[in-house]
Amino acid sequence: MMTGNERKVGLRERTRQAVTREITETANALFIERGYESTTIDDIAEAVGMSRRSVFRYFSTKEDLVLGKLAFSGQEVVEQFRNRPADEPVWESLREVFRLIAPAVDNLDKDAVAAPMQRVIFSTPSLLAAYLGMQQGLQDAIMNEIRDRAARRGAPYPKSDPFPRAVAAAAFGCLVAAQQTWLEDEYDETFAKAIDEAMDAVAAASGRAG
Amino acid sequence: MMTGNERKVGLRERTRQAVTREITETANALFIERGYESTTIDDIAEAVGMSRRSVFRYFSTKEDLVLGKLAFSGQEVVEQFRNRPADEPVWESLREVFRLIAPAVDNLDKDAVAAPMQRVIFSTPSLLAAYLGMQQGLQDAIMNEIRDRAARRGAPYPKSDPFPRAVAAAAFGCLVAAQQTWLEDEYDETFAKAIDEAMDAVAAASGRAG
DNA sequence: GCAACAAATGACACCTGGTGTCAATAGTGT
DNA sequence: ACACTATTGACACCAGGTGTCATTTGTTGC
Repeated sequence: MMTGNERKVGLRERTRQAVTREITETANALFIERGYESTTIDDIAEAVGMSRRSVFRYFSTKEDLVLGKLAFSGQEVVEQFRNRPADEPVWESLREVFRLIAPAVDNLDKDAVAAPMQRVIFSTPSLLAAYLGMQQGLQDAIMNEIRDRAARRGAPYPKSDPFPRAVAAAAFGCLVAAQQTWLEDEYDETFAKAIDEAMDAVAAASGRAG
Repeated sequence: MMTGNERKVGLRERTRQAVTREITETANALFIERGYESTTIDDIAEAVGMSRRSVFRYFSTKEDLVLGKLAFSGQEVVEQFRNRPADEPVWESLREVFRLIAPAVDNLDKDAVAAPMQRVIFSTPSLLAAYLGMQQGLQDAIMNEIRDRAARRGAPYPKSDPFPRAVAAAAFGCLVAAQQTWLEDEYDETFAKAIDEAMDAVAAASGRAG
């Protein structure tokens, strides 16, 4: 309420954010220009005019410089999923959640940084691995949500039922596949469309199975 | 034909293989005992009685000590897939291929090393990430096979069609999910069963979608 | 069996990502 | 203005890898 309170965001925090931004921007520019692996932290530190140690104070790992500021956050996805009606089929819930984050991706194709950075990720094995590792963590969170939701409806999955894990894994597989497709030069639809196509593809392909 | 020819596998190669085995065994024992990250290459080198440099001559990265000798090889999976009839639905082909590699996994639960090593992989973030990265490479190979197969049948996918990638991603997602399920203490079915359950789960979940 | 060649090894120096420590400095609340 | 605390640079250190070189040890032709 107190309007005088807003000035509490002191100089300290503001400079911190400013520096954080400057580092990511400088780093991303270098990554795009010379590649991730051939850009050292020293290069970045020098380019931004600070010590190596200080760069590590803002970003605890080199990967964070890339993966820390992705278009959508994991928390967001989990929360959106939790807000879905409990009686909605899981596959549809996931589709809707992915659709909600899609605009964040679509709105960055004009951005000269984010799309190229995605390319950097997918073309750098160690980064791709780290990215997939993150996804796996998210998947796990979603799996737990799927379990919770079923339990809340009074029909919990047995501990040894692979259903929640498998569905989450397949859906996130679609997400990544859609992302890669969307990045191809030939593809000129929206990211949301790519997700739909990917998830429909899986439905169609697995459909004949009993 | 010439029986005298077999001795061509000289001492050199034999010792090389012997040393390779000894290193992996020693390393894996240490990984299982003290964890992957808290075991250094120096520890391994010392335990096996050689220099750090020489360990790196047998395994170019620490990860290779774990991921180099997985139960099934990528090549194998791709070839098995290629041998499937071209008119078989892709999802079924993948299921069959996975079933073929399943026994290799099932036969190792008696092995005191391989199953614990899988646990090490799934509980060490950096290793899991590397593993997923490998999977992604395999997925890409399979995607190409899917494309080839369709092209051979005279109905190639457009370059921008996410179908092959999405289906491959979902199937491998099931594979990993099955693997994780199979590793749980509560699960006491075969790995093949876990794969079936996972793939059926996805079919069921995505079924309602248009 | 011996000389000539190639592979394997250890020792050493070096690069890169990442962490702990410490003294100096600069922002903050009173 | 003053005590308090966060931020910084400098430095030392660890672990994963790589390049190099001299030495040893299998291999091969004679």
